Amino acid sequence: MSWTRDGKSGRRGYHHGNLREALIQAALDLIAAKGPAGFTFAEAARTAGVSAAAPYRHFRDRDALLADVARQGFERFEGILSIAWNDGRPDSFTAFGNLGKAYLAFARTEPAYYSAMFEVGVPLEDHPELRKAGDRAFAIVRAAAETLAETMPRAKRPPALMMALHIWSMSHGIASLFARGDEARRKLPMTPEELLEAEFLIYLQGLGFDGMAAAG
Amino acid sequence: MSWTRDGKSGRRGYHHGNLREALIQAALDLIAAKGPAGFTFAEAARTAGVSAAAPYRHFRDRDALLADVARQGFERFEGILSIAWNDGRPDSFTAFGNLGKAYLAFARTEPAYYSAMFEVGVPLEDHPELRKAGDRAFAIVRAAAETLAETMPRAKRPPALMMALHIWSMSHGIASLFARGDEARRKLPMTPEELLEAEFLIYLQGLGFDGMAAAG
DNA sequence: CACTTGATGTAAGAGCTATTCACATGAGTT
DNA sequence: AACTCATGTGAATAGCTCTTACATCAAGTG
Repeated sequence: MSWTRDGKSGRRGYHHGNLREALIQAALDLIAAKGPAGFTFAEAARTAGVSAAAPYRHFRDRDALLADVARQGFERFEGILSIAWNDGRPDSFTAFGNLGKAYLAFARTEPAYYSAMFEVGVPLEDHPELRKAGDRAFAIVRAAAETLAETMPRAKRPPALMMALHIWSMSHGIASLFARGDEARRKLPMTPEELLEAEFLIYLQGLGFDGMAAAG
Repeated sequence: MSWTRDGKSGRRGYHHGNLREALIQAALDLIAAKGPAGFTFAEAARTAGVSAAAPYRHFRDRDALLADVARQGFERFEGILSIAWNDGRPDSFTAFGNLGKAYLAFARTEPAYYSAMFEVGVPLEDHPELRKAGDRAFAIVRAAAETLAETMPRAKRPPALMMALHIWSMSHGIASLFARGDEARRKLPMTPEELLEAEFLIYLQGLGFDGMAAAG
């Protein structure tokens, strides 16, 4: 990949050519390497091979770059959640579990995106596209919860929005406490994945789903 | 309150008298007012009325102050969790629910402590007392889970540690997504408290607890 | 082709911050 | 009174964010 330079050595001239993308990539690398707090605008510029002032041609300020990284993260997140849900196949109960696994897998394999999305406190009100991207990702979970809820007889059917919020917060809780990067903040008797799967099963059982029978 | 100065105006002389505590208080105020990223060592010093170099007599660096704030936070947290659990009274099922409410109440009423404890990424390995304080708080939840588990017949009894981890991560998930400070990151059809209580009930039901009958 | 224009880069600087060092102060102890 | 140690000061270094004035280049236009 070469967003920063052409095949040869050095800059392709005075202009970079693809600085915006290069800065986003640099931000991801830096966050991955040194944590969300270790990222600086200046170092991203240095990584991309431009002066410290150049990034301001592409992002209003440091937060705007982070917000864009987070937005991109939510878009990818939406994508992997959507694939995991797979329109409720093979059955909505199983697919629901896959959703949780995908959530955790994302936090684990893309810690830089996950940090930008949930940890770096970018104010949502200042970046409406960010909120929208987050809402679209959540919508996948919500649609899944609706489908699953409809497999229940109407009388016992739980509110789908509530289910979605529960699933999201369970996953987020486990991801942020136990599955950040590669260093476990606390020693566990089981993997975060097993922990989350068990939590899902217990929760769904509490709602009256009994696994195999709920296929649909 | 006057950790910083004596009753009158100005400093009580060349020496501050209680700078360490004043800095911790300043950190809490600043985090509460401007978010965890808005806190600076220099401004804490200014708030306390000393030069920017003075804090280094009490804390190795900026992180050490934050770690101390977080440690104090975990100690208070342990206290309120312990009070909420109240040795399992009036019955372990009810007391367990109170634990969750107390968790959320802490995140809500002490956002500065909560930020320092969970959001500001102070590396745990560099601050063993911090980890210990966190472990002690978690131990309350774990003991509660053990007591509650013992109300079940041995055959159906769930692993208490797993229960404790589930409860902790549920609470943390809801707290960090929906109950930060006074600004809700997402509009909800119910309060975070209600959301968490419902999640607890569903989860415990999934484990086979049926509320009233589980008193003990 | 020469000339303008707009996007994108640079250099320099103001105003922050973290951190360190040599030095000042003063409270408590002999 | 003299000593000493904990605690605070001032000044210096280095790095970061963000702004401003200016430089460069690509693309279009007469």
